[in-house]
Amino acid sequence: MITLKQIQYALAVEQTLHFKNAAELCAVSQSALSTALAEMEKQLGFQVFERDNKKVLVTPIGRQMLDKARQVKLEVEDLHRLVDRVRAPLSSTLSIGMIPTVGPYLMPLLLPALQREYPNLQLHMVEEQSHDLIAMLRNGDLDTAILALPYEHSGLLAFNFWAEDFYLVTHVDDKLANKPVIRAKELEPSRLMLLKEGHCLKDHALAACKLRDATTHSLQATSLLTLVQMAAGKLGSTLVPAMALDQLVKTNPRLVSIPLSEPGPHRELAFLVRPNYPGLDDLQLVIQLLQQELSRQTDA
Amino acid sequence: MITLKQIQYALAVEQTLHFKNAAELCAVSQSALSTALAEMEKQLGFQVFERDNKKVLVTPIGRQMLDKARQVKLEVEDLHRLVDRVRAPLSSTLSIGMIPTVGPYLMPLLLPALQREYPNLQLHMVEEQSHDLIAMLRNGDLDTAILALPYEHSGLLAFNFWAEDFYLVTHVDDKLANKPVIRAKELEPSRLMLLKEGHCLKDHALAACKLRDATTHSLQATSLLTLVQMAAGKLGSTLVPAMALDQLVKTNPRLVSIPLSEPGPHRELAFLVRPNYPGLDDLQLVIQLLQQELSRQTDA
DNA sequence: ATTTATGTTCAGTATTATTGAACATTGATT
DNA sequence: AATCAATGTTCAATAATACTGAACATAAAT
Repeated sequence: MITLKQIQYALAVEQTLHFKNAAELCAVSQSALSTALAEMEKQLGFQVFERDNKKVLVTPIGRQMLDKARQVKLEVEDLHRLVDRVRAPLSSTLSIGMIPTVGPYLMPLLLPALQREYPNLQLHMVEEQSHDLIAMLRNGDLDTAILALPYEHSGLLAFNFWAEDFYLVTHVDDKLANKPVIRAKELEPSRLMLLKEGHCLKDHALAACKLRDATTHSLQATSLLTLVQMAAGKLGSTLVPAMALDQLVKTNPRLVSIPLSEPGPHRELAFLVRPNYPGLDDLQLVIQLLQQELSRQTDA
Repeated sequence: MITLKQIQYALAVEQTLHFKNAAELCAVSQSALSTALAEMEKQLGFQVFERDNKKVLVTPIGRQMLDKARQVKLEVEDLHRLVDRVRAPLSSTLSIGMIPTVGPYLMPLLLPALQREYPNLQLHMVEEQSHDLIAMLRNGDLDTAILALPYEHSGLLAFNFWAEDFYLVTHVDDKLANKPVIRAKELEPSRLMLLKEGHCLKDHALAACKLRDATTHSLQATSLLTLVQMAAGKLGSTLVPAMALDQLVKTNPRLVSIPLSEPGPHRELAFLVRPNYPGLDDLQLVIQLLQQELSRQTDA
């Protein structure tokens, strides 16, 4: 197999038609270049250059070979340009997974910020439940995923970046609606509506209230939005994480949110990654950016 | 600068997603491949593969790099295919020069034969006087040239391939027309028409007849065809090399050709080449082919 | 005849690539 | 929990390759 070095040397000779100058161009001794080209021609099976002490000519056959060799060199230069471009932080592709109780509230923060800071970044976003996200992560289908902890994630690294508490969301006409805070034992479990099985938010909510599943409302919704709409319809109350309040509750005058006064934080958000994931530096940048955006939102 | 070996190894891992199998594919030890790729990644400045003991993943950034690397590899394979094709004898380009008193008579023989035997050959034909041909040859503008010897050609190799004699061509009404052969001293120099200065045929004709330039007809034609047409018009006679008789004389009933009975051969045709010309083997093939064609014509 | 410019060859050295063995790690099996 | 099997990494020794500088060969120019 021909080497790029041989090609480089040959093209230098083609350009200069002079072994000594070509060698200088390649920053090697003239004898090194001479030997390398002799070896190359031996491998090729024909002479690329016809040379004597006074002149260097490109053979007709050598012309064809050099034309192709130049194409090879251009491709290699392309490759190096690509490498340079792609080596910048977050300049390639990033696949992020999120659980559904986080996606709709973080994406509007994260997407514009990333686009602004790293315009070359190609983002892939996926919304799945914790279990599926972890499988995809282990399988290499995702670079990282945002989950709510605690959640079994052995073999993966967790970078906690945010902690938040739950709020009881209920109709303004609810008898609890005027309380400044609310304790778990003040809740009527049978009126408490939670997400269906598989959503970690349900488990975290139950844990925060020290309740067992069987005691709560039998409704099994698939999104916080559904739950909140039910509450607005006076069908019960529900628990909502802080980051969702703005979108789900503040816009609806028939609803109130009351801090759940139980030891917290009620859930911790973390980026999970494979321990060998090579883009940890990039991930740190993403985390930093997301924390900034979250803080700004909370301040406002 | 990345090497083709690194690219080869990386593409093998991309294909197999398995270092051991990839190493086998490349016919090296697994550790060699591992080290080479580690070094490559160090040079690139990022990881192309994310790996642990159980799986190998291509990083997003690595995917882009490998896509480009594959393009490089394809170009290199193209190059090798070209080399294979072009290594066959006479499969590239050949530039041949000829003197004008040879071109019109050898080309119709040589061209079809070369096209038939070496259909991939790209032929470039040039018709110039000896002096110019030799300059072009020395300058590398021609691969070889057909000249009539003797002619000064120091520093160049000559491959004689044909010898021939001159014939007196004159009108059938000429008083010499019925002679079976003719001696130089029987010629009337003042009626002898020759080519203009610079054509070696003139010098060879004068030499064969042991004449000096000044004694001959003052006409200075630029082609044998002109001379022969003049003879057909009874304006004089001329000397024509054997290979031209068929085309110039046999077709005209008003002309006769009479062997010049002087010690010969009157001119020798030879291929000239630079001593370093790398296609000497090819040239031998051309010479062989041309001799075959010439013999066949002479026999017929 | 000498000088100058050029490509080649060669011996010695430096660099790089490769190997095989010893490790380290992890998932599966017992 | 202990063992095994599979895998990628590291390391020391070796092999292969590339490079240098000097000597050489050649030919044109002075």
